[in-house]
Amino acid sequence: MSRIPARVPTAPPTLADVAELAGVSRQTVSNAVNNPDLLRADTLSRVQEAIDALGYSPNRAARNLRTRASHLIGLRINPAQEGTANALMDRFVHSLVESSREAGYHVLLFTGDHEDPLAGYDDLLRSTAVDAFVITDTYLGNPQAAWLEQRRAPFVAFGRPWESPDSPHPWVDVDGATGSELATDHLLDKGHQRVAWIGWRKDSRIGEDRRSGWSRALKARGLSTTGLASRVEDTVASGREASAVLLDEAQPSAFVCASDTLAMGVLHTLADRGLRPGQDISVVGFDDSQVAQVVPPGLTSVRLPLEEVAIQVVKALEGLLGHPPTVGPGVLLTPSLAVRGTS
Amino acid sequence: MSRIPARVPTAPPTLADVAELAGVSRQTVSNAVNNPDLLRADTLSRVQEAIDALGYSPNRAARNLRTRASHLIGLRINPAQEGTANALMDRFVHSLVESSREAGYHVLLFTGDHEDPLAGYDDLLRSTAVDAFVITDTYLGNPQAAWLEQRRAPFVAFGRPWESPDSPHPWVDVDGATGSELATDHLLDKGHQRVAWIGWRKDSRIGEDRRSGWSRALKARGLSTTGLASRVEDTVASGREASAVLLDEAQPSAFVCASDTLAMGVLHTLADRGLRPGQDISVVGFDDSQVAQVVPPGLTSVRLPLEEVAIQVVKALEGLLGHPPTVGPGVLLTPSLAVRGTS
DNA sequence: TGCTGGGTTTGGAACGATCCAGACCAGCAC
DNA sequence: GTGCTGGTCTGGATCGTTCCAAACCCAGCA
Repeated sequence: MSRIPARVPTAPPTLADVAELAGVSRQTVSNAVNNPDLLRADTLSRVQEAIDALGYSPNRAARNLRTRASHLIGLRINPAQEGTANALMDRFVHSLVESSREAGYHVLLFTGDHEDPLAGYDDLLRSTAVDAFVITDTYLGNPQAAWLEQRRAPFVAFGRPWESPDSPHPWVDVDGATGSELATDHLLDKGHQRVAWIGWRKDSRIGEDRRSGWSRALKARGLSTTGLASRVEDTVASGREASAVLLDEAQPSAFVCASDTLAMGVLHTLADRGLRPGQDISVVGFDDSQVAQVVPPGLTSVRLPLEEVAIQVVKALEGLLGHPPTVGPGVLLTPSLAVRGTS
Repeated sequence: MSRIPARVPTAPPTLADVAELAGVSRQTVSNAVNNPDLLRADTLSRVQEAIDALGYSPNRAARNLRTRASHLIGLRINPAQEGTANALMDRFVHSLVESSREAGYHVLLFTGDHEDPLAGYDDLLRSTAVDAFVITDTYLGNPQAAWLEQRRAPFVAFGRPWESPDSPHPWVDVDGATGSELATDHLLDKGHQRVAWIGWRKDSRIGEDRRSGWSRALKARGLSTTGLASRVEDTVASGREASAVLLDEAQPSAFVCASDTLAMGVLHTLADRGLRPGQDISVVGFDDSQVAQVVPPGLTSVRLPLEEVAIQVVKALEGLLGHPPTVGPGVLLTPSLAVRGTS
């Protein structure tokens, strides 16, 4: 009995179609695709020809059902924050998709709200829609991490488990302290003596980490940090106000900021006062967002190696989903400094 | 025979588990999930209880296999372009994911390169990994659209089929001409008489569309466009050069640009010459990127209703994937103007 | 009482792949 | 010739769901 061609334009060929054309069993075709070295050379090439002739690709749903895997990785994206410069997800997501593809995975997006960080995860997990998750917003005190760990769901975090350092899950992060140290050293090398810091509120572990690099750099040269630091919300307005206050009270000649958003706030203040960024006052941001790249005269910024982060994340995922699962230690990558006109 | 609890932490419950607990057949549980109105009220509630008790969610792979659908929508993302302000994808992607979820779909990302715009589509289609695509870069002369149409693959385009206006596929787009007309009128209302245009090269249909709004606005007030337009690459450097030339040769008091990237180029020129944006010279961009929102003193920009675009795209998808498939006409949405400091 | 018909419920088959155990078939040693 | 081995290949069972046709149940009516 031959397959009846359906009315649909092209009913995709199945394993059985290929098998019939090549004159072998279904299983042999399956092996040709998944374990080619099990076949005799001539059989393999015959099957390959049939595959090519029919344009066969294994049906994902059937394969997923049988192997109890979806070859999908879930990534929750947050609403784009208006009025900030935090577009680094774009770069990271692209790299993640790219690395995942090379490892045979696709990335599935879902959304969540800040109120219920767990929304979405549960559903995807129970319906076996994804094999694993990549979680990115560990700064929220990552309830997801704890929850996923408890559910024994495989996941990799972009961001250290700040709250529970010996948490067993794999993670990849960028060394923020070294980043701001790079930035501060760069300014000190240029001859600046009074380098101010504008960072996030004290309850942000990432913020405190980045801040520590700034103070480390100053102290290494015997300079004081007193009165030169400000901790605010991550908004342009906050950066603007904080820099205005610092300029009045501490007379810094340069600013290092915990984000490009804050750095843009500084540029606002400079514009308000007719000060020229890079000439009168230097500014360094953090994240190397598109904003940093295009704003006049170019915002010097700490650049995160997001491509490498994605590669390491996928590597950790492969370990996690491998047989047997293996979990390596956390990976800490080093950022670089993109020097532009403001410094 | 009861299911042997596996060693895996939580083998997800199946339809059969629920059926056994509720004392009904598998099919009845299936109906409870998919066609609740077929069941008698008391049966339904009994099944519901069992579902809740076990925390049952239908296995996606099995459902996909049987229904020949994946409930996934493919979206190809391009590498983030460094040095431009084109981050509008962030906003669009988020809205798309959100709208899709409400319609019961998830978004699957894949990458492609500019050389081979079709790479990726074929594979996903043949392996029935996605039900449909959303294509976004119709400005490339959309070979994907033609190819997908020929393969009879369902897809919706964000962007008009410029090259083949009576192409039968559904599309959603934003009226660029109206956008730049809004921008130009805004400047004319402010008293500007010489409003220059910096747009893309003539072979860009989108660029010409946006440009037409500018010239329409000028002509409506009896103003000449001669010598006031420049067409260049979409880079900051090009915008910078073009604005410098225009300032020297045509003495405009305001610029309307086809993108925020170009507008940032204008801001560079103004900074070079010590001119204050918004006071000495006005500038309006296009896309309302994050850059526009945070750059001092705030870049006035044409804002695309991306949330609404996403909603309409998903609506069109639902029609396409419905039984029977229905395809509505193209949808053209109207942008708005986000007024900030530069105008 | 028996038949009809609509509302409910059911069991078997199917979707298309992979797992598993066994069959087949040289080649080789005894 | 028999038995064993290892490399190839095969057929049946299975993953968890939905489709399909048929069975069931009970009220209504002749």
